Amino acid sequence: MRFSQIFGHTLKEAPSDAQAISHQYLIRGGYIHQVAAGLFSYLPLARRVLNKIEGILHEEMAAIGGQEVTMPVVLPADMWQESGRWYTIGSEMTKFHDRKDHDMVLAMTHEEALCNLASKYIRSHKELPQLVYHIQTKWRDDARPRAGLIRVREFKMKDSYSLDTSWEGLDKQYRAHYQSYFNIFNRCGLDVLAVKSDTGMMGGKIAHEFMYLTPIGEDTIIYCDNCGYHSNRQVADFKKPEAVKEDLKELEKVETPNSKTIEELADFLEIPESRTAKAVFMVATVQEDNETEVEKFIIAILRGDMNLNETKLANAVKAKDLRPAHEDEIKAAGAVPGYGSPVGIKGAIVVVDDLAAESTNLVGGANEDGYHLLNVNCGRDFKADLVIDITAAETGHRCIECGHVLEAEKAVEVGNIFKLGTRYSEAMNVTYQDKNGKVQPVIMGSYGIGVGRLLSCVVEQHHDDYGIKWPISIAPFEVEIVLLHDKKGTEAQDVAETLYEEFKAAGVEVLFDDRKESPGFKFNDADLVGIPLRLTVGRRALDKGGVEFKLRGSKDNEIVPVDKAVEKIKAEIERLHKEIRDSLQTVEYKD
RNA sequence: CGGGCUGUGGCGCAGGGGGAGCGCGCGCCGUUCGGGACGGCGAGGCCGGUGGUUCAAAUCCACUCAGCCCGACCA
Repeated sequence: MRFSQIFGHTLKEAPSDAQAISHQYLIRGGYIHQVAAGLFSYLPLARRVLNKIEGILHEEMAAIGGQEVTMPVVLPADMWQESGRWYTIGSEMTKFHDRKDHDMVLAMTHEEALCNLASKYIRSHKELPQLVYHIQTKWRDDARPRAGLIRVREFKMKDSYSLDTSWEGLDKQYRAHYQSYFNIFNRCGLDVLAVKSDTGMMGGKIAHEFMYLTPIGEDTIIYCDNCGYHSNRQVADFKKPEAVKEDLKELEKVETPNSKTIEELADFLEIPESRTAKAVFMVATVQEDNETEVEKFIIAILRGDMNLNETKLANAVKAKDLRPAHEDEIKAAGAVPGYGSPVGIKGAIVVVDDLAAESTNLVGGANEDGYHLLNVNCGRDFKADLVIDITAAETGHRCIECGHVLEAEKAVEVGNIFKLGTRYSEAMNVTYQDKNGKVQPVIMGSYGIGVGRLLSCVVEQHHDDYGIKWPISIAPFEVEIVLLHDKKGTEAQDVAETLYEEFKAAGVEVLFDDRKESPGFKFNDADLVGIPLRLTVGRRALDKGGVEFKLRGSKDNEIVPVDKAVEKIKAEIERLHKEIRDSLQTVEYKD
């Protein structure tokens, strides 16, 4: 490709909208164009990168037995009604009517489509196991697109679906994906971490997320430096401190003016925060059946020095939605904000964290302005509907595995794998006949990778102050020829043209900067666009007997004779590929 | 959906009741040519939109739309 003919051009300055480095470089490099919030056009350069990534996805899927299909982006509503997600997913899902006034859905993901397909074609245990996948557009009307391609509304995703007759079969495919995903990300040059995660809207049993650690991420990983434990904060476990257990003392009301927060209360009473109980008032939306959902008032009780993990609480009460209660709702329940506790409150679901439930003689609210109760004890003074871990793991807590101090770091989720089990197959009748002729639900898994998000994360990981530094595996071109105008004659021009033809003939992906621009301009663009290998053809190098070879990001360069240039570049391409191949490792599966 | 910020040529920005400007980029001509060269000529904007105030609005007011950041949410 001649640089002069590329559709799109580089920019000296990024639009002020672009904050994330990947967003800035992708726009400045002429890779992407923003159409609206969370909607992007991919220009030819980016398209080439996407093609490379998709190529890797195809190879790795094939390696674990995946068969490619394509399912529609527009889906009829009835299959989403069958799965129930029609009713449980909110405005993130776009629904519309076709001309016949049928309810339609823009697919956010394709479990329903796949189940519908599988229910038609899977009949017998002899046809299982299966692994099918596609790379398809998804639409999620996200409330807050951000950071360029990191969080968008329309995006392409590789999603695969495994179909098995046994849990062992599912486990095998799940583990195959676990390894495959490391291969995929590492082949793209991205360092990732697999962490245990919440199953969220997907439902199902076990899930892992593949995380790229970066401060611009919006997930938080809790990890242990000592033993390697890591988990999404949403589901992170930690070793709770020993509960203080004393003989139960008598309940006593004390005046505690201006002590609405745990900190103020602990200060006022001169006790540690760990001797208090924190009441968090929440409202959960719970699905009664497909048609009705009800709001339930929840009082969550934690030890005063701990914070609520809303995901854990939502899962504990099977909430579709969970939000903090409004002040009037708290009052209506008979509690007093700042002085609240479940003591004497009726009609609320009381969820007590195990640590708070075991602790004795805590200080809790009296549900009276300016008063607290000493020696509150779970079970005696209030009844717990549920005792379960609902505390958020935080920096400084102890590792559940080894007791070492936990750390936290931000991350972007670039992939996920879910053991769905029979959650969809039962709802959508994806069944087969087993050896005994008995009808059984298929046991499923689903496995996703956001292609554009992966691309932008690679830019986050591979760049410097001048631009992108593509790994050879996904670079839009392998080598860039930079032609510097030679006023004394046409030799440079001729050499560059010849090399360009030779590279094309040799099957090397070459970008030829043939533009009539000054050297500095071209070098800066080369750095920005980020092609891994660079050949500079100019008077200076020709006088030294060849053309100048340089790796993107390296300061060193060497003169290569013109007739050795193709050979040299091919060797360098192979060397870079080998570097990536050699870095691939078998990873240990962690539950 | 809450809080904050921003909308003026392709990009970056200034101006802030009476002329629509600057830098970069873009077109043509000439010079230049190893890290974003220079001169000359030129194209390009109903100042996000609507309504209002005013003799007069890019500028003041109201409403509205869009984008970005933080939060809620989410792959």
